[in-house]
Amino acid sequence: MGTAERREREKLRRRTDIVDAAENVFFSKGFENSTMDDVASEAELSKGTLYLYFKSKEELYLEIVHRATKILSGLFLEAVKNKTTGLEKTKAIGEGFIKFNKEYPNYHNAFLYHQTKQYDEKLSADLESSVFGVKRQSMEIFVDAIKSGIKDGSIRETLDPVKTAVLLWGETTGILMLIKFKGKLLRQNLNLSEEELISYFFEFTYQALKTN
Amino acid sequence: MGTAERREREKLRRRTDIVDAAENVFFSKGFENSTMDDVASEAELSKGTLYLYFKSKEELYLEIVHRATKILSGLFLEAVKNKTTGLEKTKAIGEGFIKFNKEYPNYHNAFLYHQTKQYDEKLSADLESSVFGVKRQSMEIFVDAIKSGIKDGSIRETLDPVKTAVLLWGETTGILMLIKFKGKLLRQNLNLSEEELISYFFEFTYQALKTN
DNA sequence: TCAAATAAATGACCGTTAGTCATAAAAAAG
DNA sequence: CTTTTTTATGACTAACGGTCATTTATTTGA
Repeated sequence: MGTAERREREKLRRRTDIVDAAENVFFSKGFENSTMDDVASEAELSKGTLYLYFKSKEELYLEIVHRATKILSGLFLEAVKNKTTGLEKTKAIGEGFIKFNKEYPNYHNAFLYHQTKQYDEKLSADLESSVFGVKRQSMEIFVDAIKSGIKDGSIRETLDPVKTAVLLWGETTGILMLIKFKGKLLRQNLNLSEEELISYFFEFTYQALKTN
Repeated sequence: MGTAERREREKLRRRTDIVDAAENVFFSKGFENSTMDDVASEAELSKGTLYLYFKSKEELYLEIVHRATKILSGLFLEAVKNKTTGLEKTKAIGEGFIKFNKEYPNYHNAFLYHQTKQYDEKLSADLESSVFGVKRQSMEIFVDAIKSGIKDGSIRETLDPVKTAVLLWGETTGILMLIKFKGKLLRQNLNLSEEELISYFFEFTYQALKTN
C-alpha cells in the first residue's frame, strides 16, 4: 500500500512549511533576533517539533541559503541566454548578481551572511555540500561564459577562466558587502552612491576583461 | 595634587588591560564562543567590573577592531614610503593588505568580521566613528596614491581616485574573505591555492590600473 | 590619625534563548 | 479493538549577557 510514500510526502511537506515559517520570521526580524519559539509559533507547531526536522537553528538557516543559491543559479542561467559574445555573457552574469541583490534582497542578505560563516565540519556537512553543489553550478556557468569569451575573441586570451570567475565572484561579493554594510558611510562621507559604485565597478572590470 | 591625574591613568591602564584580556580570549576561542566570564577571569576581575569600563561585549570587540584599524593604517603608511610612482604606491598598499592578513591574522579576522556588522546607531556611535576615522586615514593614503599615479602618468587618467580607492578596498576585502571562508573549498574543488588567487588578483588589477 | 565621603569592585541574581526529553496524542498495523 | 510505531508537545535545563544592591578600597578634610 502507498502509506509509506504518502507519509514521506507529508514529512517533506512539513519540512518545507517549517522553512517557509523560518523565512518569514528571519526575514522580518533578522536571524539573530529571531527565536526558535518565534519560528515554532509562525509554523503553528511546538518548538520541540522543529528539532525533529532540523538539527539546529543554523541548519534551518542553511536551508534558506540553499534556496537563495538556487535562485541565484537560475538568474545566472537566464542572464546568459540570448547573449552572443562571451564578454556580454560575463557582464550579464554580473548584472544577475545585481538583480539578485535588488529583487531578492532578503535572500541575498542570507547568502552574504552565509559567505562569512564557516560551519561545523561534521554537523551539517551534507547540507553545506549540497549548497556548495548549487554554487558550483553557478560557478560553472560563469566559467563557461569566460571560456566562450576567450574563444570568440571578446575577452583577453591571457586570462584564466577558472581563476577569473573566482576572482570576479569574490570581487562582486566584496563590493556588494561594502555597499550593504557601509553604504551609508560611503554616501555620507564620500558622497558616493550605491549605483555609482556599482556602475563604476562594472566599467572598471569590463575594461580589464575585454580585448583591446 | 596629582591624584586625579594618576587615577585617570590607572583607569586607562585598567581599560587597556581588559582589552588585552579580551583579545587573548577572543583570539583563542573566537568571539562568539567567548563569554564575558572568560574575559573577566583572564583579566582577573569580576564580570561586573568589565561593565564599569565597557558598555557591552560588542563594545569590547569594537575596541579590538580599533586596534586592528590602526595597525592597518600604519602598514599603509609604511608601504607607501620609498615608492616612486603612484602605481607602485597603489600596489604596495594592496601588499600592505596582504601583509596585514599574513602577519596579523587575528586582527585581520576581527577587522573582516567587523566589516560584516552594522552596529547599533546610538550605542557605540563614538567608538564606531573613531574607528571610521582611522579607516578614513587609510582611505586617504589610498586615494592620495591613486591621485599621484594619475599625475605622474602611471595610472590611467580616466579613473576617479576616490571611486577607485573604494572599489579596490571592497574588491580586496572580498577576495580575502573568499579565501578566509571558502579557501579550503577552492583548494579542494578547483585546485586553486590562496597564493595563486592573490597574485592573479594583483596582476588583473594592475593591468586595469596602469596606462597602456 | 581617623571618620566621613567617594570611587571601584564584586558576585548573586535576572531574563532570555537554544536545545532536550519524558510524556502524550495520533496514526498504522495486525 | 489492541498493540506498536510515529509524531508532537511543552516544561525544563544549561549557558550567557547584562544588572544592581552590597562590600571593599581609596581619598578627603579636620
